Amino acid sequence: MPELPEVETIIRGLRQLIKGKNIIEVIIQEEKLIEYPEPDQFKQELANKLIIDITRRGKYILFKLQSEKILVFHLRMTGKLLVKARKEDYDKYTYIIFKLEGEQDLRFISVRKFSRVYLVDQNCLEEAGSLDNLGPEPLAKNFQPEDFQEKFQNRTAKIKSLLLKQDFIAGLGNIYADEALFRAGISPLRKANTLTDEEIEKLYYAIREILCLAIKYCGTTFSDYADASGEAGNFQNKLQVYQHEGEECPLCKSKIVREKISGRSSFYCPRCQQ
DNA sequence: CGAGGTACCTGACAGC
DNA sequence: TGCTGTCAGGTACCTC
Repeated sequence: MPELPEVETIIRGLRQLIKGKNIIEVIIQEEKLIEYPEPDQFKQELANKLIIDITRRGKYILFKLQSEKILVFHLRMTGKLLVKARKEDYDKYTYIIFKLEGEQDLRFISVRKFSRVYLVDQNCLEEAGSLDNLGPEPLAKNFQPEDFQEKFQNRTAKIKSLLLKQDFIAGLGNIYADEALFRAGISPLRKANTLTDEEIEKLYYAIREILCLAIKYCGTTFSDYADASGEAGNFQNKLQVYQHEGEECPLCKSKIVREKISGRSSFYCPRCQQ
């Protein structure tokens, strides 16, 4: 479900709510969500560990602990991390509960059970899915237009498909890839190596702008997404093309088109995006 | 490398 | 009501 702006909103909330707290105990309702290590070891190694800080890399959420280990979450499609009072009832999709010092717990929720959690050594990130294999962080200061331009060499894939590849650029998903391409005026069907340097630079800024704006509005909620306190996002009202099939393009009033590109619904204006 | 398919899961919604 | 099909913010893995 969540892309970079949603994940960023979640970690900001988590930092406010539980940074500096101790994990007392882990209660596992569904072992499937623990990718590494074995559930027993996962539980043992987390008992009595202090949460030093909570950060993000791409769509991964990283808990730095007072130990050599990092607790890593990936929410995939329907995952949530909610901080709730211990006395509040669990919903039926609460699969792992991290009991914290005080009256609150961290709950790992995932309707479709696609979400994953890993407890890995700081120097051994390859145990955490593709975390070790992510492309550049689009909002990083040291990520420059030239770095982006270089990555387009010899890439013949459609630009939309490439933007979704996390080892190409980290953090974009289906919504913000479409919105960034619209802002840049580039068709999602264009082959990457046909973009001019000027177009790539335009796309670079479109990506940074759309992500910053979406973070400012605390992300996009269609149905599931919620931040660490359970609040929905506000960016769904600001989307210009995503989920706007058949509606007027905000720039030229042409009808917005929907088309499958590498298996994902893509929305674009056939007139503004060439 | 790129494209297309399948798989993982569950729920919402449209259409009959 | 209830069945069937399609869709969903993601990613891994497979084959051609």
